[in-house]
Amino acid sequence: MSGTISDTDVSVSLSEQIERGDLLATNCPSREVLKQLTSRWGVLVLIVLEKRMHRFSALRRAIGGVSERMLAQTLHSLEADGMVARVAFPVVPPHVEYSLTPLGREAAEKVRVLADWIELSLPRIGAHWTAAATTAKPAEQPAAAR
Amino acid sequence: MSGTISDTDVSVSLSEQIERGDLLATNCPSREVLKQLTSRWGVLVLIVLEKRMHRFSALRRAIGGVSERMLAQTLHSLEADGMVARVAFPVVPPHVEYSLTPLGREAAEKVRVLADWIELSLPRIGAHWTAAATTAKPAEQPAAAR
DNA sequence: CTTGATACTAACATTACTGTATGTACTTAC
DNA sequence: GTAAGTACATACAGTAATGTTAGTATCAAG
Repeated sequence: MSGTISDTDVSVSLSEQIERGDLLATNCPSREVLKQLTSRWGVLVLIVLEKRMHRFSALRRAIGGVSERMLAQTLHSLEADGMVARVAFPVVPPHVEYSLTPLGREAAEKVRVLADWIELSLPRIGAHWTAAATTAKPAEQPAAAR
Repeated sequence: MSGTISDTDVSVSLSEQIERGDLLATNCPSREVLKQLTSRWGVLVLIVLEKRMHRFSALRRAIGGVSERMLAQTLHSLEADGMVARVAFPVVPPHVEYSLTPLGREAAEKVRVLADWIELSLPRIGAHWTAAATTAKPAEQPAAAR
């Protein structure tokens, strides 16, 4: 965990690297953001929420295979990053609505482009698997000839 | 146990979902691809290799914080997916060149757009951290009482 | 009155991921 | 002869991610 950014508010020379956000730098906060946006469920949440607002359970049903815990945790992270807005109505059976913030919508757009490309290119990508593995999981391949 | 594919969408057959690649389906191979492309080091490798071909050590130096093991593993996965091309010269000190395949170049482009956006938007995103939490994560919101 | 739905949280177990250390086989440089 | 560089593989260990189960409170439907 790198919490160096807010500990000392007096940003000095170190912030040069940090301000512009350099993913190639070891301890840049952008790595954290990237990790959350590209996390297993983060991507899917962004994509689903981009279409329209969803309630917790609806979101869970829309995304195949998420556990409640993971969904809640993912939503929390995205909320903390300002990507997701959470609105809870104080009604008797809990009613909470999740939607994207403007920031989140920008992120979702980028993420969806990648996801769309993957879905579209899956046949081409899968062609490489059949050479080595038949199922669905790319396995280790013998090293190239020496 | 939940998460069977059938409760995701009844109007589309299983094979149809898989063929076209449905990320929202639980057991779709596209999930695997997404995981590798958006893995911690996968993203960075794609971005660096998009610029030009790199040798193993050069790649390692370009990406801050990768261990040899992780880099090798990441390259292997990307190679198995047909994103990265590996060319080894049978010379005395090992000489191996890694570059992107056409497929990999397409993927790298999408990934870089996301990465660029993050780097650019980092200040805006970071603003949310300082507001709620001093460290990085906890977003305790007194959402709705009762 | 029991079940199910809602939106979670906490504790615990398990799995996946990532890093460290070490070794290989050979060469160049000191 | 010792050290360093190249491009990895393997074994082991630690950390992080994820899943499972249980539980909260309330109300509607059966």
